Amino acid sequence: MLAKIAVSAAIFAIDKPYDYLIPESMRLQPGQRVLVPFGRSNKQTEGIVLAVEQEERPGLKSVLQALDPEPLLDEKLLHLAAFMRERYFCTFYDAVKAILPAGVWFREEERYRICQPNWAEAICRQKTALAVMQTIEALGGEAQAELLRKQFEEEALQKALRYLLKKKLLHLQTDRRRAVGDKTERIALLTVSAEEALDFAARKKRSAAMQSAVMELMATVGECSAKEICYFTGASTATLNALERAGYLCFTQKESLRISHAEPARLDGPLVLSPEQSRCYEGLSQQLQGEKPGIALLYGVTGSGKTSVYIRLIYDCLDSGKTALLLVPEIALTPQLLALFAAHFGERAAVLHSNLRITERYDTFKRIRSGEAKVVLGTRSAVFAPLQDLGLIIVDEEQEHTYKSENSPRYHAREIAIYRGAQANALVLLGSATPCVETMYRAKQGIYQLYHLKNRFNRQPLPAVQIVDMKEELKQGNATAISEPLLLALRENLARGQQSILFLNRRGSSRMMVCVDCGYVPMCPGCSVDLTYHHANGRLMCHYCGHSQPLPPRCPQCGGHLKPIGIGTQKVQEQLEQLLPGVPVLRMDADTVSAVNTHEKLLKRFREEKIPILLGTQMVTKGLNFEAVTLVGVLDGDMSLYVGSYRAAETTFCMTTQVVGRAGRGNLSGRAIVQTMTPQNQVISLAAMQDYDGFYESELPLRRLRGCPPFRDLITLTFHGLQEELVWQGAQRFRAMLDAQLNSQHYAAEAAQILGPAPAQVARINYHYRCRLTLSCRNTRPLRQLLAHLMRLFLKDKQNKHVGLYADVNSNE
DNA sequence: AGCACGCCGACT
DNA sequence: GTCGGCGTGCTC
Repeated sequence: MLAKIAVSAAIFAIDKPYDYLIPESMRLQPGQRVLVPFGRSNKQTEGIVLAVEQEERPGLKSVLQALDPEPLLDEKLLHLAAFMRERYFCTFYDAVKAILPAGVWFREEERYRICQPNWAEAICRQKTALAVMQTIEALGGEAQAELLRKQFEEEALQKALRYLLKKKLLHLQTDRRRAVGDKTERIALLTVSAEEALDFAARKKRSAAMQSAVMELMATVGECSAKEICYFTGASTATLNALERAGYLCFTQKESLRISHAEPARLDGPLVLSPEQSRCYEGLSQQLQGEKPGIALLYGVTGSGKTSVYIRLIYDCLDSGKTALLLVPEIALTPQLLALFAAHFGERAAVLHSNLRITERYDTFKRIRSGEAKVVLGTRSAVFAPLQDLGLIIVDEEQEHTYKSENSPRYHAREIAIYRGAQANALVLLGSATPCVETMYRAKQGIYQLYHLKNRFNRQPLPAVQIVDMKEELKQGNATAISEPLLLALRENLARGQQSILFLNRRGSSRMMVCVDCGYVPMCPGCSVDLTYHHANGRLMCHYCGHSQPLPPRCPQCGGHLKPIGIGTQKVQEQLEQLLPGVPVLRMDADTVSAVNTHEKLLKRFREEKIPILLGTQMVTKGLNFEAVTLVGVLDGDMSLYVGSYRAAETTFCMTTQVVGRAGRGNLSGRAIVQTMTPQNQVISLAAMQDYDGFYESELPLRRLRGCPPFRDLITLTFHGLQEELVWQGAQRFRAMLDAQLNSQHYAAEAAQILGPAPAQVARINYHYRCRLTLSCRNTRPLRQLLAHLMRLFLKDKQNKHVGLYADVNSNE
């Protein structure tokens, strides 16, 4: 018997299934993790069994040990891992790691033991080695590697340890333990009949009151956790042990799961759908019950009540005995959905997102795998939730960029959802007010079923939007971030006692500094980006590599004054105080949102204390449903237009539409004001008019022209390394190889076009130079195979030794 | 000779 | 990535 195994130590260049002999006494199933010897030194390496075959073959190494008592991944998830490997240019194990929660990983614990008593004479001229040995001896001849690491400098320690191991003075032993242990609970079982137990309780009522009470309880429940018995009867563990010894009770261990619960929302009556919602729901429901449910797009303007449709569909799905998965872009932004979810599905629901502690994530994973949880709500990685019998996968706000993973494997949760949907014959429902162009294209092509919600649930018209030209404002002498029309509108809202939201298109509160005298801008020493000033700690920081330095008091070049460029939320707040004295403003950005002052708490304050103005960054754009908000102001509507991605226009359109949609969700109609430096820009005016169709019609031809999705896929190959020269040479060599292949007739169907090499969006990160080849092509299997093949060749070629390479499909950058 | 260091190449 | 093997060249 042999096992095909994906090995964790295998890098991309050598990744493939490796064959190992299964020892006679070992039972292995696909999906189980194992320990195998790998490489010349037979280093113990973790692997996962892909398949087990009857075949006998001599000369194979043997599996050392099974690490899991039963498979962690079923056949479907193993296939998904294979799909990801092929699709996202990663190793099998990278994919497996993405699928499994962090909690299942084993932590290695290295221990060094002195194995020669007269070691002192064997060491010559190695100061560190000597010191290491002395340290270990002082610890009783054995020491954890972690302890040594604290006491010695890493490089010198590694060298000394290598030397000492080679000299056979030290012995290395690696133990593996679960990083997160299973928390088990002692469960008591009655070993006698209930009558006998009651009889015992009656007899001992006087002589052993506690034992009597325990047996009385056990007679009624039969099985109970030790903790609960003690809680209800006041007995101690000693009492229970005595009963065990007497043969009346026995104990087993049972896993207890650690999961924090969301506060369920109060539901006022059954879910009522509008006629339009019902129409969409009926159609989707029918599709859900069908033979091949396929993929659907629920396209509904903001406030049209997509969530109600989701919930009804999930009920349908559960009723037919299947499970459901609902993905959202960001859990912190959807407290209302979370509460609603808990109210509707309670015990059957599980929530999965990256803010959970790993123990919780691991427990939730197990709860889902065991079939206890049948509905899962979560962010990107929840798309891997090990639900059996999937009937429905919903991807809400499917255009959001958070669904795309930024590191290997660089998957898109929407793609994974579609793959899993096809695998399980489940309905995949993409929902959005502003679908991404690819999705809408496929819906219009009839590849996805299109369902349209045209009206807002409350029948309010969409907000009236006014565009304000900030260049004009500046000419008129208004240098603040608040234009005259916006100020007027804010005043009107204040007078009416209604709330307003102001949105600054900026990440966090960070800003760049500039010298007002010479124009010098502090840059990161390791990356080709400007440093941003963080008010919270008064330092200049790089958000690519984490470099941080105190803000110099003067310009290091000319000694002039450093001032912030542009405007941050804090500055806007100051200006608002000047313009509207005494008006409370709630600021929400990276500085004011913290572990204590959570997003949720701030929003609660905004709602309950009726603070007139909420001022914030991107965080304020999503999912909020405030009845009293009737004015939304976008302070810098064009900021996101200037990111160099094929999706820049789409992102700007979606964001603006979303913010504007925050106004007038209740019984009052809303309005919005979008301030921009480029009022003639079509994307902004279309967003202002909430004209998705207009945007789609104008964007599609551009996409066709540029060879972007949906017509072609963009595969970016990023080359990186410390030596700029080598990185560029590598990219050029790769391009030459690729050119040679693509020019052959064989790849005519892919119509591939290569661009570059060009510097990456951020040309240097952490002292590593980065450049890019961009491939506009049809992303077919032969093409992916060609690319993977060339990448392997490239990474094995010693000419490219100091150059790293990875590929990304339709990257956000 | 004894050892460090760098390079090569294989990994079932 | 990681290790052993091997060549080179330095030092005792």
